[in-house]
Amino acid sequence: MGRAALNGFMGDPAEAGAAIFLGDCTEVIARNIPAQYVNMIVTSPPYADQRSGNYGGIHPDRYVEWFLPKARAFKDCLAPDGSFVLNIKEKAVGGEKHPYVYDLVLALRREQDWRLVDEYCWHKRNCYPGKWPNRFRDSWERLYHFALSPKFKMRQEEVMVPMGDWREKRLASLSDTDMLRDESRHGNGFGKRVENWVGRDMAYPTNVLHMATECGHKGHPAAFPKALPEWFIRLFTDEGDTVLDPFAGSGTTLIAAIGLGRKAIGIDTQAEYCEAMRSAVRALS
Amino acid sequence: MGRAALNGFMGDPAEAGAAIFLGDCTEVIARNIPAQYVNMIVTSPPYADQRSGNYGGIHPDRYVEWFLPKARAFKDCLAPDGSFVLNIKEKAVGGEKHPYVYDLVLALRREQDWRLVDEYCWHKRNCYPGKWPNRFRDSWERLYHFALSPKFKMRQEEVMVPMGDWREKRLASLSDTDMLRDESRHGNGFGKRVENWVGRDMAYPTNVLHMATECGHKGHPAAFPKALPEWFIRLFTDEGDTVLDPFAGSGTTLIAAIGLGRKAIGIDTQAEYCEAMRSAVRALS
DNA sequence: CTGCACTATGAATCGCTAA
DNA sequence: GTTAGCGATTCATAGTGCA
Repeated sequence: MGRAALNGFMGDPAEAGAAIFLGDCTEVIARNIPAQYVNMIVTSPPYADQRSGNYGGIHPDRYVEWFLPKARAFKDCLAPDGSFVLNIKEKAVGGEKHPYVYDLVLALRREQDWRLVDEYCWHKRNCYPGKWPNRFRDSWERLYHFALSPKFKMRQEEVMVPMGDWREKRLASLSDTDMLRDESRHGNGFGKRVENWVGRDMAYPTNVLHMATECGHKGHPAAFPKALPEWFIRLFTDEGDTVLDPFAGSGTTLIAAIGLGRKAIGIDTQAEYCEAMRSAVRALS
Repeated sequence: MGRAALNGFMGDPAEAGAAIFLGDCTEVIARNIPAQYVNMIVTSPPYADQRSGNYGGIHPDRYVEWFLPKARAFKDCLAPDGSFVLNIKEKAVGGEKHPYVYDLVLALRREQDWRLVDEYCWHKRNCYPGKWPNRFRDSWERLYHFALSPKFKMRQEEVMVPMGDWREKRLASLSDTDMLRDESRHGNGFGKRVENWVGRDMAYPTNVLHMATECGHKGHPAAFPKALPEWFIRLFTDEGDTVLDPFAGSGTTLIAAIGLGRKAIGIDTQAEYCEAMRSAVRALS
């Protein structure tokens, strides 16, 4: 392979390009994953004080100190042009949104030099029902895109979306002015040039993602929908690259990665989840 | 009135319940607005380093120190059960999203005891075009809801929306332009007035708002769509209450407030904008 | 008053070049 | 070195005018 091998990778051929480790991700990464081995990290860590039945729950006030050593390990095993996508959302405590997510992001920037490239908004079309006197249902989550350098791998063409219907009417009959670059009232060089869009039916997406949550999950309590890691994996990796989910849970990220022809590494502290992941991955082949 | 009067309020009867002040909001509030006089503050301040042609531009690194004294004044003039809605979004600097918004929110919490109740997501359906190697178009902005106490005024029924499938069916039978005209006549895409939908199934909204920015703005560089302040004014005030916009700009908030039977106070540092607001408010009566 | 065509523009960002 | 200016790139919507 010409580079350091992953300890224990491909231990089970039936696992079709997936390695699954039981344990705390900080230690597993230190022991088993060579430096700069991973092309991308996508994960949805346990949120503060949530899922206490499964993970014991991290108190919001301690979340940052709990997370930082793990992020340090992520940095060690991530390739220089790799990306780290973090799905997280704060919860309400005492009628307020707790600021631990903000504290975490600022700490990652200032203490570990992660570059905060963008904050994607995942709009959950079918969010959890409920009613409270002081707030509405929380219908969106954050997906932070961190990188280690200004130039990271990004394949924008892989996630293009159909253009709006406006173009059909508009481009069917191009007016004279549409054929010219319109520089009017923009000193900044921006001018519409509708002509550019002839023959084009796809547009680049925005940083707002509309996806429904998957209901009826058995086993793991709070997985994101498979389409979510899929989208970022296509955007930030090539085929054959390696994707890591250090809080793999039910294994959604691994399934998505393998389905897209990437290699996958999953880590979880719970033996049941590791077992479930193994079964799910095996079922793919 | 049984409470302190606003200095200079109603100076011009033609202004129909609106007071417009020229100056820095910190000073205007101290001089002209009694303590706890205002029921709600909705505003979209100049973003860091933007609009240098109009407002001089505040450097991102200095934004927090620029904003905090103003927020202190807001606190002084806001009623104990009032709300403060802040529309803001960070910008990209050197390939990263600058963290000044996070710094500001944390400072408001920790230095001034503002309660961060929720962060609404405004999804801008028609965001600015553009293509860059490292990011997609930014299609959402933040709307922070701050309060001074756990029990604030909130009228959730006023912003209920018709439930999905019925609304789509009805609008599908109208032509596209019909629908557009219908929506714009009623001012927003949310709900129009609840009375119009009696007998229909209504649902509470979520904290994600889908609204297009208004095109064809002249004069002021960055007004949010009128439907945005309208929505929050209906949610957090009653008729006859007083709404303050300390960075009033083109006066969108005032127009929205007056149209909903609220009193309005606008402050801006630019004489032109104050004049434009006066004209716009006069045109309402 | 409706339907259709056409126009204008909105809180943008990166990278290069010149000073 | 550092900064300021300008070109290039890009969609979706509201508004206006006209038949």
